[in-house]
Formats: sequence, structure tokens, C-alpha cells
Amino acid sequence: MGPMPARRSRCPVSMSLDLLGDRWSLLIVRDLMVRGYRTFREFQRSGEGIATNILAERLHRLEAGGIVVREPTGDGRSTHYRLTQKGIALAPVLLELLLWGAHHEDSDAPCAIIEQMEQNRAAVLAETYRRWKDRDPTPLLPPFRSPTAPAAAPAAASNRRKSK
Amino acid sequence: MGPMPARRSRCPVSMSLDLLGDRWSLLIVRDLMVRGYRTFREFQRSGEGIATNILAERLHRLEAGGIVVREPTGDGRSTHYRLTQKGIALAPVLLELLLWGAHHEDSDAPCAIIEQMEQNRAAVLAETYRRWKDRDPTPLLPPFRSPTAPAAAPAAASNRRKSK
DNA sequence: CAATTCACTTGCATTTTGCAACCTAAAATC
DNA sequence: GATTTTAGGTTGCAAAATGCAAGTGAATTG
Repeated sequence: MGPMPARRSRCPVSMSLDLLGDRWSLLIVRDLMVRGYRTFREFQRSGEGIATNILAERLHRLEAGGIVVREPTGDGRSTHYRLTQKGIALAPVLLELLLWGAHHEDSDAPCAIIEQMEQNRAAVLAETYRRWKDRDPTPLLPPFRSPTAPAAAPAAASNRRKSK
Repeated sequence: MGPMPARRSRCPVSMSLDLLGDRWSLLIVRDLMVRGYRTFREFQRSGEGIATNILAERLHRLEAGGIVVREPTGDGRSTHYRLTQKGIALAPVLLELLLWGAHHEDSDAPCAIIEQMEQNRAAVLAETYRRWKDRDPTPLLPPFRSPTAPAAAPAAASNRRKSK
């Protein structure tokens, strides 16, 4: 069932890529981490267009790799996925990947937000980690659509007061 | 010739993964960055066992993506590959991926070195960047073989004096 | 000028991916 | 309480990517 091919080397980067080196795995982790996604459906509708068989297989792989856990909900039909400690520890990797992409590829990310995240790495990571611990599902980042972002003021570190 | 499939979304992480989301690309970038690799042969003998056709195709893709450049050497038969500014800017991504792998996967990396890199991220990155600018090919990291590493004392930030 | 080195290409079998359709079980709705 | 909807997947199949071994052609060494 698992198509994971083979382990080539025991260096850390190589081992990380054995588990995460494909077009989808880190995207799923990011959706769990910074958007509030929990369910199969949400990943599917993520806008990236992952096929359902690949999504199912990746979720199994990430689970087998200790990056996500499956949590049954009270509601009998829906399952929630959640990052483990090992999974949330990928936050710095994803943050750097996001910043690199925003600077060097022509993305839709608003410059102001990127600038702020870059200036406040530690605070962004702390907030990410807090949301994970608190199971706070509000998106840390909006899906980067309109440049005049209407949604909740995101990310930035300095304006932290109690929610609600 | 280029099998690059399709662009799914314009978010920065997704775009980064369109270019780098496979098992080999980031490994090649790492070999250029922290080991002193320059030539096709060196990548081939890297110990990871990449097939030559895949290596050739990935080098073309990375070149097309502006991450590496091909520099002909005086010697007519050998080509050197070198990271561009955009390529060396992946250093933070690779550092975080290395640290994550070292902590969460069971790798061969010596704990002491990992600890030191983690404590001195900025210095490790500065040294990486300096080596790139100076075209200094001495490996920043040894290939992590024996735990009693015999090779040159690597990485650490504090012991920086003029080379030679 | 023969052998070797280097940087690839080519052919071909195997694996992985993408796509659409289908399935099962549990809510919701009527 | 039968039907429809929702959630979370499987299954089948064609297309693409990958791994492997072998081959190519130019430059260089002996």
C-alpha cells in the first residue's frame, strides 16, 4: 500500500526528503499549520487540486511517519487530522520556504505581510506553536487572494492581545 | 524535454514546491552549498545514488529555475555548476530541514554539531554565504560518516579566524 | 593514436501520478 | 423510515516520472 521507495542515505536532509520530498506532503502540513484545515474535504478543496487517492495516500504516509495523527470526532462520520509535535516542528522549514518563495518566485503574497514575517520570525513561530497547542483553528494566514486583504488582520507579532 | 507538470497555485509555498518538491532537487542544492560539489561526477558519486538521467534533468530544471548556473571551466571537458543568489538564498530552508531531520529522524549526524548549528543559526548562514561569495569549496559539513569525525573541524561559529 | 574521463543521452521496464468513477457508512432531510 | 447528502475514502486505467544499464561524443592523458 505504501509506495515509499527506498532510503538512500542517513544524512538528515536526505532522510527528511524521503518523507517530505514530493509536491504534496509539505503543502498538507502547511494547510494543517497555518490555514485551519482539519478534514479530508478541506484539503481536497484547498485549491491546489490534489487527487483524492494521492491525498489519502499522503495522509497515511504522514501518519506512518509520525507527522500527523487521526482523531475521530464525536460526529461519527468526520475524522480530524492534527499535527504531532514532530509535525509542528516543521514550522521553521515552512516559514523559510514561504519567505524564499515570496522573494524569489512571483507569488501572490502581499509584500507587507512577508516583510513583517521576515522581521518577526520568532514571533510568527511562537504564534504558530501557540495555536497548535490551543487547537486554535483560526487561519494564521489567509489564502493570499486579493491584494487588499479583507480578512482578519493576520500574523504580525506586535499586536498580540487576548483574542475576543 | 522538461517534464515539469503544471502550476497549481500562486501561493509562495506551492510555487517553491513546484520547483523543489521532489526527492533530488534540494539534495543537489545542498551538495552545492555545504559540501564542495561542483561537477556532474561529484553529484553522481554523492552516495545518494541519483541516476544520471535524472541528475541531468534536475540540473537543467534548476538552471531554468534560476537556482544554478553552468560555468564552463578552462578545461574544455568539465563544467562547473554554481548556485545563483536565488539558490544560495535557500540556505535557511536547508538549515531548518537539516535541523528538523537531525532531531526527528534517526540520522547519523553527530549531536554536538547539530546542537552548535542550532545555537548559531545566523553564524552558520553567514559562513555559508561567505563561502559562496568567495567561491570557497571547502566543505562546511563533512558527509556525516563516523561519529568520531576525523575531517576538518567544521561549521561552528565562534572559532572564526582568517582562513590560512 | 589508443585509452580514459567527463558529461551527458537513449531505451526500456517499473513506479508513481492524475483523473474519473465508484463505494460504504453515517447524518440530514422529508 | 426511505431518500438524499456528506464524509472519507477505493478502484481502474492511462499518462508521466523514475531507475537502471548501456551507449555517445568530445577533450585529455599516456
